Amino acid sequence: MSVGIWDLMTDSTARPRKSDRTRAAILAAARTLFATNGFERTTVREIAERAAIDPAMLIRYFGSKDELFAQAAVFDLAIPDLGSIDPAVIGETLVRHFLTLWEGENVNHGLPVLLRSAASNDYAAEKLREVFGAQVMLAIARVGSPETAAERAGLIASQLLGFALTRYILKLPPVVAMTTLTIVRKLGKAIQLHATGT
Amino acid sequence: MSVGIWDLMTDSTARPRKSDRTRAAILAAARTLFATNGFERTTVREIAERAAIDPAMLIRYFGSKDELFAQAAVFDLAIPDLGSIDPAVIGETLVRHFLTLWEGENVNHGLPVLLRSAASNDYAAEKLREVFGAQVMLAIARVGSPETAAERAGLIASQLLGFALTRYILKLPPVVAMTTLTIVRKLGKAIQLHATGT
DNA sequence: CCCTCAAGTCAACAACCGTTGACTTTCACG
DNA sequence: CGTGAAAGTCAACGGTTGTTGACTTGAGGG
Repeated sequence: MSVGIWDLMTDSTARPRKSDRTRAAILAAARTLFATNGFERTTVREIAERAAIDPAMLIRYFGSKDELFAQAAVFDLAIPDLGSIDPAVIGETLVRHFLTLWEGENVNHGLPVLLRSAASNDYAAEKLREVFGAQVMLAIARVGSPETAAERAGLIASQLLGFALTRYILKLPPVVAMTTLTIVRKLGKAIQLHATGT
Repeated sequence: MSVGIWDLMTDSTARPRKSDRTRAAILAAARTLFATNGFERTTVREIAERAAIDPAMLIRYFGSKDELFAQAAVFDLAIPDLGSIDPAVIGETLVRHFLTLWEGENVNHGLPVLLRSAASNDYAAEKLREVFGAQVMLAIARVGSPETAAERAGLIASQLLGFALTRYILKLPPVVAMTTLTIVRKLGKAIQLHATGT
């Protein structure tokens, strides 16, 4: 694969290449399909068809299916600073934040992509481990005893990911039917319990 | 596919066919691999090799990979009757029960098989929906208000499956490190919260 | 003993996978 | 205009998948 002059200019002063639109289309198609069907069931040809390009272009732009997945799965949890809010509303705050992540206008978020494939794709599982191990851990370490932070972060992750699993992937009817208000209240209470410990 | 005379005799009076051992070996190998790698990443040839038989035999015995998966994924949650125990220990009772399901001597349980593939396999997802919709729902309906039973069952499922996801599939370090005693206490409290509602 | 049917073996099929290399088109710039 | 690089097209590759059909082996009952 040859490297052109424009490939080296990634700063904002670079002229927007025409291929950027194609690249973005591929990424959007990949995110949607990966999040819907998972890594193994999604084929390169399927992504290419949805992006209205040739499968060969996809490889040229991203090198391989694995690298495309890696780029489609990058995201930021952007957890709010739990140290600067009322400790009594930590649970509800976290739940509200994750709800906007899953149901906000940015549908093609990397989190659904990762969760859908994490059960059968080692890279996705490790990436999820990184994200939650680092970000949730750090956020939760700012409240309560530091030596129980890891355990509390783990419990919170289990509840948050379990809710996402049952609502967005398994689609358990009673979980799907829950309103935002109910979720914030009920789930918030459980998260609060895990966050404050004992 | 021809159906022999012995295929029609499934009652206990039937003479044990010699093929039963082969059939059991295939099922055991399939359960292990399906639970480890999921449906899509597990190949028929891989299962056959582990069971020390020919791939063609696997098809002859089970018809297809899908039917084999269906038979490898059957199981019973066997949830204890929550109506006949102290309502204050419902959470810990449920957690203890599920822990033995996941970590008991019966490693090749159908539940791990289903959970591993549920994110990318429609059949597995629907089966999990059936099991939890029916069994957890029924068990939880015996305590508290019947009209909130569905929602409470959904919340409990989200926490239990989320814990299984983070401990056995994602292997989040702090969740993996938790001792049985800790799990029963911390997770039990959360389940108890979901079960009793308010 | 021999005959029959189940049990097991082997090679191959057709379809699909990710990926590659050679080719053509497009287009900005001297 | 023409020239060179980027963008896009096309056909095919080697490998793997689930599945099939024809064949051989083995054992039990008449």
